[in-house]
Amino acid sequence: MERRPTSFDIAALAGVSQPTVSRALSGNPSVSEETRARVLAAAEQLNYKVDKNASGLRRRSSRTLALLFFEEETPGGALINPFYLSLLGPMVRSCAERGYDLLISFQQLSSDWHVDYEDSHKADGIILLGYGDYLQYRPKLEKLIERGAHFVRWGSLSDGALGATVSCDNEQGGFDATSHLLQQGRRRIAFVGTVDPGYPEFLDRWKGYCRALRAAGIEPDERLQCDGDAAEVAGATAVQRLIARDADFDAVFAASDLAAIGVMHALHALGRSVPADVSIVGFDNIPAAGLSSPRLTTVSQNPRQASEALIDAILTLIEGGGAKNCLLPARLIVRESSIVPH
Amino acid sequence: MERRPTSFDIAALAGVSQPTVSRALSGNPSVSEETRARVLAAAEQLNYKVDKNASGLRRRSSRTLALLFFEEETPGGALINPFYLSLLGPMVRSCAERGYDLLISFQQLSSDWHVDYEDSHKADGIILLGYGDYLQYRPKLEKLIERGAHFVRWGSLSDGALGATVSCDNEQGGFDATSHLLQQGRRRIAFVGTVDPGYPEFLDRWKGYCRALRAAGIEPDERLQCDGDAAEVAGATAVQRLIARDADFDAVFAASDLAAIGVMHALHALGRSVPADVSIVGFDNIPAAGLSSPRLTTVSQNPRQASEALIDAILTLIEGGGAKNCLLPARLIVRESSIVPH
DNA sequence: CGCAGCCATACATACGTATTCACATACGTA
DNA sequence: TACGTATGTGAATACGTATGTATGGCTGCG
Repeated sequence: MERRPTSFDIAALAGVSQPTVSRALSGNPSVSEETRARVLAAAEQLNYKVDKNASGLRRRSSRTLALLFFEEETPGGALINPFYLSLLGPMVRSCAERGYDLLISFQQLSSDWHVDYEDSHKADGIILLGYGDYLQYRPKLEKLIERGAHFVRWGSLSDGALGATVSCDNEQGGFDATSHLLQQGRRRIAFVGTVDPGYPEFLDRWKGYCRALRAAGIEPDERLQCDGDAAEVAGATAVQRLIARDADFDAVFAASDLAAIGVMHALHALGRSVPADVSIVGFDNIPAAGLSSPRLTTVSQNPRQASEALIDAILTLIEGGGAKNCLLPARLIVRESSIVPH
Repeated sequence: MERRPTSFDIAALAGVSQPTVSRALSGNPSVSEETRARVLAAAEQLNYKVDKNASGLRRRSSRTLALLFFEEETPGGALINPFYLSLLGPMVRSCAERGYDLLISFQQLSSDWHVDYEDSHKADGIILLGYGDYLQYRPKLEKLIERGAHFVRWGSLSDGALGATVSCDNEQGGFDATSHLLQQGRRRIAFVGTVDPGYPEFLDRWKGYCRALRAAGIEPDERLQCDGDAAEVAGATAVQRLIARDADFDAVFAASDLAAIGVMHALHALGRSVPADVSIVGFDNIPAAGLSSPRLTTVSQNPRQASEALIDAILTLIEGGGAKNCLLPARLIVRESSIVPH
């Protein structure tokens, strides 16, 4: 039950002063190699670890980043967006490589988090992963900026891009997905996903869809456009609506994998075969996409790349560098659900 | 760019001394209500937030918990176990409710993390979520205990239960899953999953499987037992092996959902129908289980309950209470993959 | 030989809070 | 009036580190 050792204990054991211990451990070049070795040995021997609180207090930084998920009000506590979840692993690793710790937190859109983390020196910067209506949380971003907080967010660049933003090229992804379906000979391609400006990422995917169609000489047909969110039921609803409209579709580009899987289930129940009768492409490459049958063709936002970009951006910001936005490529992953059999 | 306010600034504004500010904000009863109100108003006005570093340094605690995933060595950085991922949301919420922050970290089994978090006062306690061979990380737990670290782990209780352990009743889950298959009239039930003692949770599920069979007067058949890990390919491999052995099975209890989904794919490729020809039950209730077709019957470990139990346990430990183990119930979720059509 | 210049280390201090102790005031009792 | 007690606040200090400044020993050059 003895007290944890401090830098003074190490100093005494190594026969130097406390400041020298601090310098030796932090790699300060003004300490000789021979002394440094002695200090390191002493630290090792006593199981010494720098006290992060004291260190942070002195340096006025915590070498910690806060990862903040925020979401619309939900009663039971909703699931985290699968893409954000896939960001988690790479993010933790990126942080660790750079000597930062990662704090994670959830916030309701309505709550008053603002810059608490930074104000309390609990974190040096914030990474925001928000879902839900962008228009609703936009005011929060404005407040962050006003208070001079260091933050980076994942989101769309085409919505005014408040604060440093890292984004995936959703428009290109939508274009590639649709082009792929066209290459498969499909002509009546439905779009499932909202075009609500509160969800600019979906809107971008839709724009890419339209561009691809027009590039092939096809004018987007309103009857093939089905509003819906990113849930599985949105897919089922969309199929019902398409059938009710007698829309005559031979492919579906769903702006989310969950919706795409919902579409597949609904078509299966109706006895229409995927991909023989209808080709499907999703978006996000969630784990379930690789496990569905048929396996889902989808557009992948590379989680490792995304994590790196977010961490790079926030660290640049913390070090006083300018905030530059970043647009990452989306990649089409062709699996079974879209391939028309000969 | 002005400096952040300190408790001295608040003190000056409220016309009291710094210690009074500290007392007022921490709810110390020795400060009068009238003074407290003045202090709170001043703090509000200046956007004051207690500096966590200074506070932590003084109190020698951080009001932070570390969530530590550790895993076998993998080259690219493997995915996090889906069940652990589902724990994340509820865990963050539980922490927040109790006024704690949550730090997350990954560690390779080989790395030397020990009690770094606690030694450096970065966290007051550690929650360990480990996967991979238990025998490999057991020595790490011993070292933690030896160093007097506060930690709780998720794992099996039937393996010696080193340290405070929260667990799901895997044996009962295996029993329920198998009983359900027996109720469906199945008699030749295969088991997919390892019985390696390094994976005691799988072993427990297998024991439950055996108990259910024997309760129905059936002696477990070795030819129906297929070793394999929790990956999707393990399911495919198992099916191949069963066929090669001519094992004549009409149901599969897979000790993980991923393996169960692998089994379904393999059977589908062989033209055998699920659930008409073969009934399937998985374990874990990962998101993809509810999305497969047919939707997978599985055994669920309640993530919210598990999170609460883990947080309760670690906080009890931190407050000096004794460490008691905790066994949570598993619940069978009946979906489509197991139901024999009439 | 003396002085400028450099290197390695020590001294002193500040970071912002929480807590121990002392103190002043007000009140009730003898 | 004198005294004990309860109550609310202030003064002083410690937590463990990082860093600006000072110091001592050394080399090299005139």
